[in-house]
Amino acid sequence: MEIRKGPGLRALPSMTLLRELTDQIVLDTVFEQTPVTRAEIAQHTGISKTTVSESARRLEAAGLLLPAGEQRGRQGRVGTYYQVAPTAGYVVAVDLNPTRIRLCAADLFGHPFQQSALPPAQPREPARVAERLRELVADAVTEAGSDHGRLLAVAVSVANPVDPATSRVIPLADTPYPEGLIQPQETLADLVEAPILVENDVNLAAVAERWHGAARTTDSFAYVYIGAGMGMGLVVGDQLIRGARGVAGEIGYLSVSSQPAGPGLGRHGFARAVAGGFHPERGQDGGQDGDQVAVDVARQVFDRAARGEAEAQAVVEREGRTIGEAIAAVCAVIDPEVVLLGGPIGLHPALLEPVRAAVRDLAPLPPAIEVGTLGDTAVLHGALALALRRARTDLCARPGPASR
Amino acid sequence: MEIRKGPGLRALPSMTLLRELTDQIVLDTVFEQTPVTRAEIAQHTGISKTTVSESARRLEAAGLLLPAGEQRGRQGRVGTYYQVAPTAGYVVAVDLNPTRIRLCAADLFGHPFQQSALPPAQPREPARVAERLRELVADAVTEAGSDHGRLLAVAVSVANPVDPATSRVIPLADTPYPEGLIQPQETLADLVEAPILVENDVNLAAVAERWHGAARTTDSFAYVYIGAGMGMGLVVGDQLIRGARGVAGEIGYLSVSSQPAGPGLGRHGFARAVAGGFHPERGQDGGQDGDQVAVDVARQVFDRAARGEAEAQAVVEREGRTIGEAIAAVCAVIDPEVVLLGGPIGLHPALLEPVRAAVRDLAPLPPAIEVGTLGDTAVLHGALALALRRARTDLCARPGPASR
DNA sequence: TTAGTTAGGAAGGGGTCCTGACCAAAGATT
DNA sequence: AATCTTTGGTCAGGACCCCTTCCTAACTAA
Repeated sequence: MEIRKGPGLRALPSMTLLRELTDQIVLDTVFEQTPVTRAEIAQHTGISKTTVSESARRLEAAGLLLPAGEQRGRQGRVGTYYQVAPTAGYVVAVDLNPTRIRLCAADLFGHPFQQSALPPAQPREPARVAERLRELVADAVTEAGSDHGRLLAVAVSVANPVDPATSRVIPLADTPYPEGLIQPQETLADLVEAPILVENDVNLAAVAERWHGAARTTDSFAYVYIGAGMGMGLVVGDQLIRGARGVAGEIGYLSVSSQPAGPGLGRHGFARAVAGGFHPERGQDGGQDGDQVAVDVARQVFDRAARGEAEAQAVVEREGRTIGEAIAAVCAVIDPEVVLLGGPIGLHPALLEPVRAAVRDLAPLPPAIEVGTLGDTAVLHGALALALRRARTDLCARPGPASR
Repeated sequence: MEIRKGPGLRALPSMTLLRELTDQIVLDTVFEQTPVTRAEIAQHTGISKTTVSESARRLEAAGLLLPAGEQRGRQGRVGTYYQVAPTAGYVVAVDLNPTRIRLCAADLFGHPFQQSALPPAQPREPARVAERLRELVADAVTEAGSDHGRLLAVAVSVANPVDPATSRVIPLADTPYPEGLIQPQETLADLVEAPILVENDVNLAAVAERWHGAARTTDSFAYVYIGAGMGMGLVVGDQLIRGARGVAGEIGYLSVSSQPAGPGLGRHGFARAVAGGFHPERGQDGGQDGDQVAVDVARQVFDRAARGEAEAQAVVEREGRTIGEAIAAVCAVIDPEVVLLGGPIGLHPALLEPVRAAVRDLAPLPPAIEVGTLGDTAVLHGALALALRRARTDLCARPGPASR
């Protein structure tokens, strides 16, 4: 998963460019296959043995690699295994959502060594939320101490769109959560040296499914989240599509047949259709505490349908078709190889077949439709993946603390 | 505009990589600012003077650069201007569409030096069309002779989707043009050495608008073509989005309010709505010769509306809204910075305001909506741009004929 | 005429990668 | 047990690329 670099930073040809490229490849190889000997790295990458050795020496001197035992059992000289040093650095991922704030610190392999959470601040004001965020991150950093090296990246997940140019959170006019009004980059700026990455939660869930989940084998898919709110994360050619202003994937605005667009009624066509389908009286204007209610109502409908109530079954059928329509629209626009369903409502098994049928019926070239496999940890995993990606690429560009 | 490289071809660090990078940057600079001296290149790129000189020497030896006069009028030593050699190579672009086959040969600056066209073969059979294509390309190559160096790339535009993995044309089941049944790569394989690029016509029109047209200043936009057929070209982060199976941008399948999706009726929702709006009796099943008719009918409606006929004005208004709905759907999915309208129908000025109003009303964050500026030459220009991009990047990787 | 300025080249240094030879040690073979 | 083969790692040498520094030629400005 690449996060596009700005075209401004065009790398000039130079010796250091070459060296960093080599180091990056060697380090990546060690990440991929741990532990590994120099000779294996050379064979796997195609780089000559001597160059690999040289690079490994640099990386060890920089504190990024460590010898890890001996390769025995085969003929010939005993090789020395290498691994990434446990003190090479660590990353922090934060999921900032209306229900709670969750944090996860992990080493560069993505193995978490620390997790914590806080319930939402009371009263729920932006300043309070910001304070809690600071608190949680500060605690994590002090607790990590220097056992894991230095902090290399922080990724924060938010429920709002994020401006891709500035990484600023875009407040939503219609559902102003206090969590959506704080700017993590400003909030944490004086607390951490590392780069602070901010990204939308559904996008991050998509990233997670790409790394560990159901989209491991494809580089072009859409992750459709349907819960109290809805959204979509889009990965095309292994790149996360964020849109010019960060609102790519706002599929709640799609028009669908049961909620056709009309003057003043068109906004949230799809979102209204889904919410209205489950709960005709409410629509989408539930407000903050209504969110859980929306999911609960949907669950009740699913339960009634499972018990055989014809009316509820019809609702499920219709909802599946509505979702299928939205997915078909997405397919007509960007043609993903796979579409994953996620979120408390989207994951419900009763929905899958109706959705598939509708997409089959409507999409030009229907994609595979599957369900996400990561559940509600997807967001945090995605933030972790984002931070990791950044940390790993930064490692070689700026040699570790040992070399300064 | 980048056409994504496969991740398999990961460049290994090496001296030649460095050299090729330098040469590419130098050559690109000469393309950008012709004529230019070595010193200017050095200053502009940040590469040292000696390195630039060395690179220029290589490129001149390879026949890619030529001295072009002297830099006078300022203090100091007289500099020698350099330009790209006229014999460095050339590219060929072909627009293969049901109306005619057009060809354009151009030097590496994109200046055409040869243009030709053939009317469609009669009878219109795939074998005949293929023969005409071969004929046209063969003529172009012989006529180009060696005045322009060797042929470096051929780009062929087709009205069908193209599989991004194999570059094969995907036949359309519902409108089987004979042009859509031939595979340019196979047809031309024994005729040309150069790589043969095949791409969808609307995608290429989008590429053209990015290079020379209305999208010069943005790297994320959608080009919506509405004529007899309809389609969309999508550029995100300066990359052309082709979709997993090449059918990204098939917006004819979008569901819109005036043509809601329903069992067996949902396919071509948007396409049907547009066609049906102008010509209620026909729908979209016009067949081959019906295409021009569809455009003519639309034109008549526009004319009647211009003369003040209320009914026709209402049709235009409704059509604009329908198109706006489709664009809003696109915005909800990928959030382009700009949306360009193109095609004989889409370009009509009477449509612009209704479309804008509808998008303003329906899209989450409405983009700028403009009209394409390249008219019906857009496709050929786009093919040219595609071929040029490929040719220019290949130039340095494989040194010119002089060095073999 | 003289001083300042500029494009290009030459020399030398530092760095990176590669090839091929070499070495030492472990397992395999006899 | 002795020898052979294999193998990871190092060493030496060479090719190549880029950079800094200095130099020169040629032009303009005064």
